[in-house]
Amino acid sequence: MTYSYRVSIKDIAKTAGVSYSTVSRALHDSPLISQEVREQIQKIAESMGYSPNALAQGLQAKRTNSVGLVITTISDPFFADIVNGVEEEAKKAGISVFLATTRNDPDEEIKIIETFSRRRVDGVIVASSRIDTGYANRLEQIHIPVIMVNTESEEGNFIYSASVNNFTGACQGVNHLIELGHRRIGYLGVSNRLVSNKQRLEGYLDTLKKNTIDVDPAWIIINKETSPGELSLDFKIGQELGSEILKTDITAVFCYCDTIAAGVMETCRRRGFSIPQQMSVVGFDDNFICEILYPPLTTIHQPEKEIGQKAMQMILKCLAGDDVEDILLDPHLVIRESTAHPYNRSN
Amino acid sequence: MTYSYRVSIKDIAKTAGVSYSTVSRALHDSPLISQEVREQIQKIAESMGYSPNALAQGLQAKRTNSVGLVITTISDPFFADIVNGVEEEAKKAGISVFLATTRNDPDEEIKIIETFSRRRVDGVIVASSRIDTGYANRLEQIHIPVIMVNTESEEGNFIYSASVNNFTGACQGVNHLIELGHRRIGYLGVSNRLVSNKQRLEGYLDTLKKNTIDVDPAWIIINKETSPGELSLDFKIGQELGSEILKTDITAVFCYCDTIAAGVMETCRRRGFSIPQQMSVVGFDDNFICEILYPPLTTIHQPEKEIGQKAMQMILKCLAGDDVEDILLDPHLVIRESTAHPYNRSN
DNA sequence: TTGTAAGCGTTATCAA
DNA sequence: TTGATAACGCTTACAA
Repeated sequence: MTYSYRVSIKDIAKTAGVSYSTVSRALHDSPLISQEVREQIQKIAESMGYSPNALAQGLQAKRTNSVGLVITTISDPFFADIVNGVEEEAKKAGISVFLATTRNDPDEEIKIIETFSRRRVDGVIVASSRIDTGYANRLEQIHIPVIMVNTESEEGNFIYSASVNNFTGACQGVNHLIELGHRRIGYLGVSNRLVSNKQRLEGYLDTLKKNTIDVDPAWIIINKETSPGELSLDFKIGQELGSEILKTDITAVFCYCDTIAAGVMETCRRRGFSIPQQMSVVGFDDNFICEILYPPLTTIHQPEKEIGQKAMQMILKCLAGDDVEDILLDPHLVIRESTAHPYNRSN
Repeated sequence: MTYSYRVSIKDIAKTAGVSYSTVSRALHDSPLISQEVREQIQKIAESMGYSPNALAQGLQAKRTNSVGLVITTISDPFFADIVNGVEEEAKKAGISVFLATTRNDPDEEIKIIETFSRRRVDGVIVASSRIDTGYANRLEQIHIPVIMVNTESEEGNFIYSASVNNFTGACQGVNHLIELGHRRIGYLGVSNRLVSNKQRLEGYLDTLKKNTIDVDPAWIIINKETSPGELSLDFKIGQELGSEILKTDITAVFCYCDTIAAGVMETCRRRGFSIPQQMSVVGFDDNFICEILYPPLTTIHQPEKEIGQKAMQMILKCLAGDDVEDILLDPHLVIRESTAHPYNRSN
């Protein structure tokens, strides 16, 4: 049968010859209604192609069963995994997710959160947030759970956070290189992920120090600042940093992330440097590209999908009124083939 | 200042000592209101932290300024680019996007679209849809624009479609190999993307035929069927198909997508087959992994982001009441270093 | 220029 | 067991 634009509960009531509160009850399997009438109405609703209006429901229930998810860019596999985890958990709980990207621009981030707020999402998950304390306070006024995943803001106690321990991750990576016998180890970082870069750099420095290795400042190379909102490609950054690092005397390099490492490897190859024989390379993230690269990349595994899931679960808990605690997950080393003893020709 | 849960237009009206329609008008810069009062009210709204309720607005306007985006999985860079394009255009137009993934399961797909329908999204974009005509009719009843991007359903005229020409893409890839001098060329396909795989296979077959090359059935390998909803990793599929193809006498292979190609290359490397010297490899998509691979992958470029943008623009046009036409974009060949003359040792 | 009131589609609280 | 009715927060005729 054909039906008019959008069938409402009133339309059903008219057809069924009952009041619309009766219809509402029937549709909700309310016990205050006769079996017979209920089935009747449900059948009619079905045949009329009724689809409840979630806006109206949300308006009245003050609950939308939706969350907002804010990421920097979808192109980075790192975020893709977070989205995956969030979406999976959301689906289980019958929650829809709004996705928006900031391109690493704090102003964009704020705008997006405002939009989510207007839409009355039940919670917000922000990955790699760069917003400052000033705005954080404003966030708090919204009175919905906000989970910061791997926050990139230096300031403030945020509402809740779920992160990976960047420091220990870097320690593991550098330790691995030291255990292999390397002494001259470089660090390749990025300037536009302030906090995580800093934490990884600290892990690097700390590990070298503990092993009584004096760091040559030339070993540490951070790409130059880009204007806010501009998101240069990590692969390209890696290529550029790679050619810088080849000017030094290092035998191994710890990279901020896998994609940077990929760029470094590409440059090494072009320059005739073989990996791992002449240069050991360690990444961070454990994206799917690690296995595609040649040689497969030794890296620090971040449980990104898990973090996404956990973040979503935290929101659910908040909504249920349960207590939630911040999460700091530990990454772990995954050894592949891009690392070896220094100048080891047998590999 | 602290304020109660959520400030409504009524609260502002009370504070301002006017009726709430006046507030509404002031907030919308209505001309039927005095400059003075307007500024007054806007100031008050601001200070009270007013954030309009998009649910209420949507309910009354019958327009939510939101769209639903359905993809198979976020982990495939192919979809990531589509999401990118959609999101970019949506943002420009002040539209929020709901994202949901199907994991290639048609039942999931239907559920998701039902959910979007309840939320009264203004439009839906579905990538790689597998739903059949039966459901397509139901979709039509919803009376909102639905754009199918690279549909994977064999049946039916859908509402609107935006696709890439898989056939000509494959022709270009295979032609390139033939021009390089290859005669024994393989095809590596997938079973769970029925339509696009079929179209690419047809392009492959057609091109060989036009060049009077008799195809040995052993050259064509499609991975075995997986259960619906199960999404095996293309890289792994590529690795497996790769070892099959090495049993044949081909000198070049055209792969369904870049990730498959990456798997093939990995297998070749393990088996001591050098690329492109002993085996030329062509991919499809032109993901960012093409440049990361060694050697960089020759492939067919799909304008995925553009398709996402176009799909979103089509929805906007529909909503504006303008005519829209289906789109079939042409892919193009991108030559990198994974292809060469057969057994060419000088490269 | 402003206020009143109806309506968007639900759910929930009353009475009946 | 059912039916009015109010309320959710907003926009917009229609009156004043």
